[in-house]
Amino acid sequence: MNSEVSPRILFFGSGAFALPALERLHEAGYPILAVVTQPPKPAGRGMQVSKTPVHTRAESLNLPVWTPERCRNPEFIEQVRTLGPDLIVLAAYGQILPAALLQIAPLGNWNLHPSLLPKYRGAAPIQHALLNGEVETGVTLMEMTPEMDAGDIYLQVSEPIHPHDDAGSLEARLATRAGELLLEGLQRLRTGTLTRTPQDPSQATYAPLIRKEDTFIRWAEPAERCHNRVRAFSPKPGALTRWRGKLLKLWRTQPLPALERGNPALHNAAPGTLLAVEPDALVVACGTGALRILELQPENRARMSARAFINGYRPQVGDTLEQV
RNA sequence: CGCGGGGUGGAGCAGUCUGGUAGCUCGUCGGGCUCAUAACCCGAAGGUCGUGGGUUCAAAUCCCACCCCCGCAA
Repeated sequence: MNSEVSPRILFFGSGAFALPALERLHEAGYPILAVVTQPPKPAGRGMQVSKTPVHTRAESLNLPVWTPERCRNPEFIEQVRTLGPDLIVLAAYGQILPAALLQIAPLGNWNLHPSLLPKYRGAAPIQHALLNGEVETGVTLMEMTPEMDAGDIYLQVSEPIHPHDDAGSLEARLATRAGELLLEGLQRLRTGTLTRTPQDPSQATYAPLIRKEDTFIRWAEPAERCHNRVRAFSPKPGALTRWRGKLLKLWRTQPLPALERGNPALHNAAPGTLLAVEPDALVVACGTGALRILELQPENRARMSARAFINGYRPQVGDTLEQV
């Protein structure tokens, strides 16, 4: 079997976004020499050591798993060189591959990136696309270069962002698309119909790592923006606000375009003011419009419906939600 | 041994500090009111107060152990 026909692949991935790509590769019978993923680290409550989603899946597929602390470690690079893969495929790995690694595989170094490059280069493209209220995003198959997400594009597929989407639902669809795109790329490689197009650097935008403060709801912003912040950070890590001194995570909301409340005294309420307590929702004033909260989570508590929160915590109209 | 919060009828919570008949909002069931209702009124059912042990005349409440859940932080 010629390596041009069925390239021997070294797969890099850590997050859930990479799972369909790995699975499709495996199903299609491409030889996966090894799976490189972030090492298990003490994490979470009690500092339990936990493996990445890719790590766990790779083991269940009986694939060799490598977990270098740093992929730019010379010993690791030598290990890859000895392995001699034809092609490197990477998705949501979590480390930048150094130039020395990118010189090993003769067929190239592919990256699956969840955006329509050159837009949203960087670590958190899905979150930033949602935060900005985009109605469309996509997945790009591209060649890696030492510069982050700047290499030539092989294939690209767009995916609509629905009004009810959050980061979880959108990532799931994009991950599926990524798996399909990877197989198409490999198919084109085999048939010699894979072409590459340089990115237009002037069109590049960036989606940097999410900082803690990015998750703080700013009530003075328009309702749409507040809503986008909630869905960008759902199902993790959650958009934060504060109520009666305690942190509150908002999980599911709806933007209301205009203040259409029954209580005239509250028409000019300051942003963050609780305008109404409905049977199944809380309505909070934003800079413009209002936000209906449908699902939330008090500090130290499990997430719950607004109805359960209202019954147990007894929020009152006129209460204020403050910025963290 | 990372820090912290919590487990109370079906749901969400109060009560625990200062032991002494188990409470709130909602849901469920029955009845009433109404043209009607997810609204309103009346009534009812439903709880080993996470598990085990200890202290006490008496433990949801104090002490010890264990199980489970959650938040922060990584």
